[in-house]
Parts: sequence; C-alpha cells; structure tokens
Amino acid sequence: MKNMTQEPRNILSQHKVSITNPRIIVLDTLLDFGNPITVEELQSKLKGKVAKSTLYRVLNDLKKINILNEFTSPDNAVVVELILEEDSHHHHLFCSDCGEVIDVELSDEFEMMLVKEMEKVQKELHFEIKDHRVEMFGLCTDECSNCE
Amino acid sequence: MKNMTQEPRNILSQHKVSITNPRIIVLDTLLDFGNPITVEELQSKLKGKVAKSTLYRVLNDLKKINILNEFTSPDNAVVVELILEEDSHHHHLFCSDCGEVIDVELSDEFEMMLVKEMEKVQKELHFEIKDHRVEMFGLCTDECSNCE
DNA sequence: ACAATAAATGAGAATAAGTCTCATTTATTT
DNA sequence: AAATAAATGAGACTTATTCTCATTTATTGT
Ligand SMILES: [Mn+2]
Ligand SMILES: [Mn+2]
Ligand SMILES: [Zn+2]
Ligand SMILES: [Zn+2]
Repeated sequence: MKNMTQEPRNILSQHKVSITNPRIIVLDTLLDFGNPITVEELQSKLKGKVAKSTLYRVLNDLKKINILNEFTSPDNAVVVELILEEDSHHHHLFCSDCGEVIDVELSDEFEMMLVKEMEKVQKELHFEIKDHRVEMFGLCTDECSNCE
Repeated sequence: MKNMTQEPRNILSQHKVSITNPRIIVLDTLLDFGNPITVEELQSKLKGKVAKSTLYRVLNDLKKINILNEFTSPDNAVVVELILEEDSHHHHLFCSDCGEVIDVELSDEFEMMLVKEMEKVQKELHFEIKDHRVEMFGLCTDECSNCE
C-alpha cells in the first residue's frame, strides 16, 4: 500500500500550508525526480508551468516547514532535495565530472562515532552542535548514466 | 625559526606563478586573518587596495595552484581559507548565529573509520572518491567573540 | 640595465541568481 | 456565495561574479 504522505496534497495539509497549484507541481516534480536536484534543473523542468519568482517562493515555503534540504555542490550550484518521512539520515556524494549528487547512507557505527567526536568538540570549543553533514567528492564510473 | 614558506613571495614562487602586488596583498591578508574568511569580509579588508575583479582573479589563481579552499556557509556566504603546508587535514564548524567558521580537527580513529566507509561506498556505488568534508552546524556560546 | 614579450591589473560594463513589487488570481473561511 | 486572506505571475530590481579592454607591471633574453 502506497504511503499517503507522499502525495503533494497530503504533504501540504499535514504541514498546514495552503494547497496551491504551483506547490503541488513543484512537489510532484521533486517526488518524481526522486534525487537531489539543482535549482537550475528544477527550473527547466518547470518552465512554462511555474513562474521563476513562484518557484523560489515555494522552495522557501518548503524550507520553512522543514521538508526541503538545500546545499551547495562543489561547483557552487544550489541543490535541493525533499525530506520525506520515510527517509533516514544520510549524506551525499558529488561527481565532479557530471555534477550528479547521490544519496549515501553511512553505517550506524560511523554515525555513532561522529556523534562522539561532536561531543568532544562541543566541550573543547564551547559550541552547541545541532547538525552535521558529510560530503564526499569524486568521480562516478560505470554506473553513471550521465558521464560514462 | 619561522617557516619561509609562509611568506607570500615564497608561496607564489614555489608554485611558479608570477609575483604581483595584488597577489601579495591578498595572501598577506589571508595569512594575517589566519581563519576561514568570507569573500565579502575579505573584500572589505582590501577596499581601495585591490580591485574587485582582481580579487576574484587572484582567488581563482590560488585555487588553481591548490592553496585555497573554498566552501559555502549555511547562509550561502562563500568562505575561503588558505591551505598551508603545515596545516593538517581538518573540518569546519559553523555558528548559525554569528556566521563564524571554526577549524576542527577530528581524531585519527574517526578519519580512519571514515576512510573505511568511503571504501565501502566506492565499491557499492562504483564511485571513485577523491575527497571528503565534514561540516558541523550549531551555536557558539561563551567562547564566541562575535555573538556572546 | 634595457628592450621585447607576456602576463596581470583596474575600471566599469555585462551576466545571471535570487528578491521584490504590485496588480490579479486563487484558496480559505464564514 | 461573499468576504477575507494568501498566493501567483510578470517583470523590475539587486548584487555577486565574470568579462572586456586599454593600461600597467612582471619576466625573459640580450
Ligand atoms: Mn539526499
Ligand atoms: Mn579550515
Ligand atoms: Zn558522473
Ligand atoms: Zn557565534
């Protein structure tokens, strides 16, 4: 049985934001793509359907309700991805050649060790750490549909 | 005895790029600041000394010879830092409040474990990983000179 | 040290990602 | 269905970065 929460209308109503066409279209596009995507690429997919200003507004709306993650690729492209309830904590791998961004889940042992490292840092630097991110850079080889 | 390689002129000649005033001034400013710095802040420090276009060109030059690291802070500010020979591999901590970026060295055990994780990922995803980055986000407390 | 040659610079124009404005449309509430 | 509040589209605006090109500065060979 398919998860109801994956429908744009449900996502929006769950977060108490009004259900509008541009929001549905943007969510649909992100869900359909299924991977982290460049704002540029997203814009081209939405060409003629959602105004540029609206796209940026919708992305901000999604960030505000914490269902959109935004980060910057090594070549300074802004990348966004939906944060779905079923998603687990993960990190990213960037191909320096084709620009693809790939989700990576690291082992629990690793994550636990990272938490311990962060606790050490918190104490040493008197810093309250709220979040972390691990990014890996390299080149995709035979599995890459873009840059084989 | 102070390390000769830390002098702008030496850094430049070691990397076989011509020794010019703007390059010396930019390197001096980065060395003097000693921490990761926002391009914006760097620009204000160089106001009247180095033209905006030249600053960007020099930063690109330094990136090309691999002595400048560039990354993006959570509020999308571009941050740069010199990579000096004496620097060891390290990561960064970002204060969401004042924007400060702090160098963090994580334990060797952690780094070794991360390498192992990367090896696993390489095999699973047929990806050749060249580099990695760990970023931590949070709030500085009593030690922060900017946002106490 | 000096001319010739190549490389780098400054000033400002051009580009483009992201924001803002405001008249109109759409959603929500009553 | 009317009233109210919120969101949208189109394009103007802002601003970080890149580009152009005439001038200056560095390097090389003599
Ligand atoms: Mn992801
Ligand atoms: Mn650093
Ligand atoms: Zn690739
Ligand atoms: Zn701070």
